[in-house]
Amino acid sequence: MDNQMMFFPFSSPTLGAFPNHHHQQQPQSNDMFNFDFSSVLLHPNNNSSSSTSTGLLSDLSLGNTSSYSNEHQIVGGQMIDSSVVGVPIQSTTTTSSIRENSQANLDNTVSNNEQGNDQKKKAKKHRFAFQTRSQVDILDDGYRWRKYGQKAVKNNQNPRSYYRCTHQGCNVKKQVQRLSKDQSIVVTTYEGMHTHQISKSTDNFEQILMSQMQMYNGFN
DNA sequence: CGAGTTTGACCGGCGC
DNA sequence: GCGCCGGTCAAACTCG
Repeated sequence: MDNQMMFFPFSSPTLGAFPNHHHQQQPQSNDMFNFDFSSVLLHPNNNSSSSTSTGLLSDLSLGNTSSYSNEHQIVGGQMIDSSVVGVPIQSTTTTSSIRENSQANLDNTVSNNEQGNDQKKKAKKHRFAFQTRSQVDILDDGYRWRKYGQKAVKNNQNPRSYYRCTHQGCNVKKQVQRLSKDQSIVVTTYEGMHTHQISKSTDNFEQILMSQMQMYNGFN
């Protein structure tokens, strides 16, 4: 069966839909897996206005999905790696779209046998996907990326863009694509782990997501 | 001039 | 084997 799809264990996987919490409960900092990403709402890099967005959970206007004019909203995240244990997120339409894409091209690894072979050593890499509501495709996560490709993918009129981290020796990649169903949602998929610090300071949540993922995988 | 983007070509995996 | 598809390469191009 599809063994490859694991999910990042967000506590409240509200893909596509937002919780209507009137109470923004601060998550316990010690329990990163109870971190409620769906409640994160940060500004893009042009915000400046206030330095609030450095905070994980800046208590901005939550629950109003229609007014995301100039903001990013994280609407879901998944770990795409069979080596990672997680809890499956109840599927929604947006979730399945990620699943399909990931199945198509992520799980080219060996199906069941532990890749003892060196012939097809397609190293299993950490992959992590999340969705954001945003008007801009490229999010400022503090890393420097160089675009190396763009492809039209099936069943989606929006092209998929391929980026590589420009830091020497770091081969982290990411893919960015908008959902065909909901043009306002951007799906960002990371592959690999950064081997360096961020290149510049940023307020953006992508950095937060990455650090969460790194902690989850025991990276520092 | 260097760094990043664009874009068609190329490649490998997969299903038929 | 062939065609489709996703991912990558690399030359040409753009931009600061």
